[in-house]
Amino acid sequence: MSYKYLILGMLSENPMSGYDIKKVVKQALGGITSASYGTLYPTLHKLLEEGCVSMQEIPQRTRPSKKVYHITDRGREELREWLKQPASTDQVRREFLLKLYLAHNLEPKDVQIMLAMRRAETEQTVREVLADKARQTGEKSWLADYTLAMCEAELNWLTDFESRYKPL
Amino acid sequence: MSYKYLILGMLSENPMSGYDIKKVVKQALGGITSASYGTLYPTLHKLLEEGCVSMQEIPQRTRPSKKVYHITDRGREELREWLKQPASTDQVRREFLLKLYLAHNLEPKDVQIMLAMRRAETEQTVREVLADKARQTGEKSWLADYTLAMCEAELNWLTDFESRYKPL
DNA sequence: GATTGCATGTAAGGGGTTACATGATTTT
DNA sequence: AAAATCATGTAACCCCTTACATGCAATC
Repeated sequence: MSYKYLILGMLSENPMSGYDIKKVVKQALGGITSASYGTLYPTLHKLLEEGCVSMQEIPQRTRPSKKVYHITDRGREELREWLKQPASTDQVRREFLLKLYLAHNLEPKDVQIMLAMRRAETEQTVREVLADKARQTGEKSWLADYTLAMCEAELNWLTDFESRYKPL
Repeated sequence: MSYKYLILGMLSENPMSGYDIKKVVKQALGGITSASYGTLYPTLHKLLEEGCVSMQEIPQRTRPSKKVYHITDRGREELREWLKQPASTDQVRREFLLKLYLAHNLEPKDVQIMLAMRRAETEQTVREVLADKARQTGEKSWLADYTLAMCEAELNWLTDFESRYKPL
């Protein structure tokens, strides 16, 4: 995904510390990506060297200094260039589908369990996303809508699959 | 994804060489996973050590010996145990969604291009999957159906998104 | 004559996570 | 009294891809 641009993207909205970036990413983009400190901090250091961000250290009595990063003109330019490039193809790993593909090694009972669990998980996701959406009151719900569309499509597919599988 | 089980899974259907596994995976599971030689061969060696597979070397005049791997009882047992465990959560990275989220850094024109490209790619996928499905004459089309369901859901979502975006 | 297919493998590197280290403050 | 929040960072590791090395045969 190139975390470089994820970080620049976050900083294009607001100056933030590494700690902040993680929170914001989780809250706003939790469904599509994540950012761990092990990647975040080293990448910020690299961006500083490259001149894509500037840093302002704010001392605090009780805690480590807060380092607030600002995107620079250079960083904005690089971000824009990247955004214009065609997006790389989706990388999707659904272990569930692999297991279903190999289901002939299991007893029918276990396959039923697998399908039921998948359904329950997907329904759970729908509930969570709906709750999130309600909390955000309107604006920028398109990401939530995307997830919901995928979940609904999968639930329909599951129904279809089950009706074909049961008779076997 | 743990390639160990992908390989065991493939061998649970037929004895195969590493070379064969790659082909079969690409053909049957191309949409959900892949297997590169750099992972395949070392993993096969490890599985052999662990006693999960056995190997039969078949000399050939013109080429390197073909090494045909068979799954053992031990391997079958481990595969079954793994299959019974709950599938790990989907890992999905859609760079497209991240770029769309950061689209406020682009001119509207470039956003339109992004959306149009995504639509074209998704439609292309639909065409390819339909062609594949036609070739396979019936059986085991559920995986293709899954992909198609996701693509259709996305195309609908795209239409929705575009109609909301255009007025802005 | 160049590309594709068959068939094995290794080495280097990329990209990331997890767990750890530190430590006060606020909430439960 | 325990856990979560704030806040930085490093080190070890995992998993995987890419590119390379080898080399003949068949196809275009």
